[in-house]
Amino acid sequence: MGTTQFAGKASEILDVAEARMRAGGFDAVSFRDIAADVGIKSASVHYHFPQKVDLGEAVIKRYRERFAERLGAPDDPDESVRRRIERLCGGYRQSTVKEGKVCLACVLGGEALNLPAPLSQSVGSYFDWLLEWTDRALRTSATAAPAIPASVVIGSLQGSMILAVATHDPDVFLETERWILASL
Amino acid sequence: MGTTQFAGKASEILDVAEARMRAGGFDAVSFRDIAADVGIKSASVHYHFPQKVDLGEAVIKRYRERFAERLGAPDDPDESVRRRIERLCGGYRQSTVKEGKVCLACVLGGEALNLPAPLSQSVGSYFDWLLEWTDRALRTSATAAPAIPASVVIGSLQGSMILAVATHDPDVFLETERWILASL
DNA sequence: GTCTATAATTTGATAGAC
DNA sequence: GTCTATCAAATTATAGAC
Repeated sequence: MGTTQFAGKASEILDVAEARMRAGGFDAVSFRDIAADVGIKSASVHYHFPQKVDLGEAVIKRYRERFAERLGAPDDPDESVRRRIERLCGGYRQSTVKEGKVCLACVLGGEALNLPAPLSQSVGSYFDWLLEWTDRALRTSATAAPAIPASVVIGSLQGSMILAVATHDPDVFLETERWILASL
Repeated sequence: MGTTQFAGKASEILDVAEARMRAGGFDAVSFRDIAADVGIKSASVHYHFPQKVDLGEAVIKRYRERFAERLGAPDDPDESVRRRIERLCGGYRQSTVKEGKVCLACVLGGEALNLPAPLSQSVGSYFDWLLEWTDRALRTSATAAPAIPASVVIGSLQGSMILAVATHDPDVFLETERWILASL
């Protein structure tokens, strides 16, 4: 099973922190708001995550683990490229269409230059990993070059999420998703 | 010439406000920081832009006007589709490669759900306009369907900017740009 | 237009009781 | 683990002198 590093209240804290971060970025979450959402006091949030950077790192780490679990192996020879990319798109589709929010990496990536150094680095290495996964997922063999570069697949998904959420038009994302799958 | 609504100190204020917003979003700019950059006091910034929302709206409005001026007409029959899209890409390339920052709409779009209502609406209508421009720019005739949807072109450019800045790797953007131009 | 001074609020964070 | 109480700093914003 997935790495369950946090349970109980700590897990609830991460839930509401992630939700607020996805809506407005790192600066948009405050210890008091989180505490109110969870039903405790801000000092109790500090007990679980002493510094705000600790909270941010935990949110990113859990997000990455969950996404990695969802994506699975990028190089199973018994699976089609299409099937892999459908799984990738599915995660973003849920974010955008069902939850009406962009993904975590999207927001944090946009403000990466202004994040505390450890968070900025976590976001960067997450993207490195995601691009690597996608590059492998797009290949039918270890040598064949992908029909579309990984940067275009991930970039268009991320960018379309922003467009869809900001314009309140999920179709902008769905059109991109259809187009990616049709181009494989 | 372009609508020059602000000059002198007001213009300088918009310059530093825009630069800080692009690095960290709307919450990342403070009246004191802006004042320090410009060389005045925070109360003087309030003289030019009474509320922070006023400042935000002015930044977005000027950004949109400048970008519109750069893009020009999307339907000049004497111009090739490629030429138009090269102009579009050029703006983002300068942001990403030369300035090392994502574009303004990119950051504000990501945190749109948490912005003051007028700003959220400005960002949304900017994207509507940009998608419309791109859709027209991609067509050789009024009836012909574009080879790539506008949402994919804008989405992949925006998303690649985030990836490139967050991973400190401009090539991620440049690869997307090359691919877009090759797919026209 | 710019300044000093200051109000009102929010924020991250800590000390110490229970 | 959670609480009360509190602090220091930062933030938006205003009043009024120059």
